[in-house]
Amino acid sequence: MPTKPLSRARIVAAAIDLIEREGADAVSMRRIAAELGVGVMSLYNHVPSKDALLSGVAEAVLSEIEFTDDPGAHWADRVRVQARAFRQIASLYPRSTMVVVSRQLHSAAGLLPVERALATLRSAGFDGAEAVSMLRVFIAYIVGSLLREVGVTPAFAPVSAPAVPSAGVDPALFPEVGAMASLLGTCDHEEEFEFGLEMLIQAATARAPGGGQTGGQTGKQVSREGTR
Amino acid sequence: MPTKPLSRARIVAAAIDLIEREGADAVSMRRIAAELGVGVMSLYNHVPSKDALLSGVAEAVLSEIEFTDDPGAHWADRVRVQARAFRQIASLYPRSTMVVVSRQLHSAAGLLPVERALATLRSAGFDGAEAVSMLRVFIAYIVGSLLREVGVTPAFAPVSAPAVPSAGVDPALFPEVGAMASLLGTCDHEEEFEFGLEMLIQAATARAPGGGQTGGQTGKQVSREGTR
DNA sequence: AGAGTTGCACGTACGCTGTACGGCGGTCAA
DNA sequence: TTGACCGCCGTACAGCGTACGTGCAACTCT
Repeated sequence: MPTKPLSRARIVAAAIDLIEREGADAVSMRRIAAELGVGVMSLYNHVPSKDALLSGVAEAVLSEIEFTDDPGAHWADRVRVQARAFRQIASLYPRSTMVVVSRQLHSAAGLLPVERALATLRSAGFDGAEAVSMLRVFIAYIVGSLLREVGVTPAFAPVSAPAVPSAGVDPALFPEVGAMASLLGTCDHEEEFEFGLEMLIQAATARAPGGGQTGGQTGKQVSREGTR
Repeated sequence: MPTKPLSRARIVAAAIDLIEREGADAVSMRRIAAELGVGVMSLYNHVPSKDALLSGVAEAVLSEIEFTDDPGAHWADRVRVQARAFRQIASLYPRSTMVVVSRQLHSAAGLLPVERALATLRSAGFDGAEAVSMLRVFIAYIVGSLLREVGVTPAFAPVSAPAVPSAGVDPALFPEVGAMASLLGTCDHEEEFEFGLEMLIQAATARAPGGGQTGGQTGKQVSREGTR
């Protein structure tokens, strides 16, 4: 038994490991092969292309989401749990998250979260169209948040990294940005994520058939047999 | 007058043009040079690296956002206008949007939208910390939405493209997904975007110092001091 | 047991990439 | 006129993804 027999799973694992250690740019077939101590072309016996390998990475990362869904809980709490589970992979595999997010994956790995989320939203009383739209909104928010956390945030980070947080921008041109430079420069990602999540849940609650009387637990959710 | 003198702007414009025509993967220094009818290395007299060029692309695209901000309008309407302006670039330069979104840019081009947005949120009565948090939420949602529209959506598109919209998934494993396959397969991006935008605005309204008497719904939800 | 088939690992090679380096021609100041 | 400069270019190098052919091991069938 000289070496393990080199399977697709082992290749994907090596790729994830390499991405996390040296970034997605460092990933090349030669590099991965060297990491595994095999020839470059041996990889192609298990993976049809580099693109497919990256899809495999996305799938593997995505499939590690832990869903401890409790169908008996209030739907809002179930949404919270699922959103956080989704976000948790970003902290486990920060650099791979970019790969996951910037990739259209056509596998069933991404379907299970959708299934759970739809069931949850349906249990809140939303009809099909509403549930789908709402799911899309939540996903958009989560993906956008992960993108920021991963560090590849789009528009407003320049204040933090390049320019000095507390200065560096012309206060005459950008008075607001200048005044809040310190706030813009720092960000508690978890707190920020929760903040937006609560906003969305609140908005969803207001749109739920139950209406806006959500003061307490309500406890009146129909919860009609979640699955099947 | 043989040819125009080849400036950074012309190079960036050619890059954008090429991205839109053939996708971001087709972009190479040689390709762009050929497009402009010059030698490859001539580009490096105006652009330090390919990475900087792509940053230039992001900056150029971002700077084309038209902000017709009316400080007299209701803040909610101003938020709507700004969010739509931001989204509009995705329809103008769909494929370049991926470049913009997946790139940390350190220029002032991305600062102006931030300035405008902060001013708007401040005018709604939010203090600095609230305005910044809320801005981040809106940006996360917008970025996530654009990512989906551009076609690189993350998790739940597989239903549409690969599997037949109205079938193809095992209804036993994924009953909800199966039942709503047709809904998941089609998406009116504009309508979807507006839907989430209204959700966020409603949630923001409920958190505004003015209180929640705007929409009529929402009712309680004191939302004391944002974070929990 | 021998023959045939299959599957995996590998080396080589091709066309592509980004870019460091040096040369070449034209314009302008002295 | 001469020298300096600047924009343009060709060459070269290391690295990329992967198409192709070869050889070795194990398994199946007669």
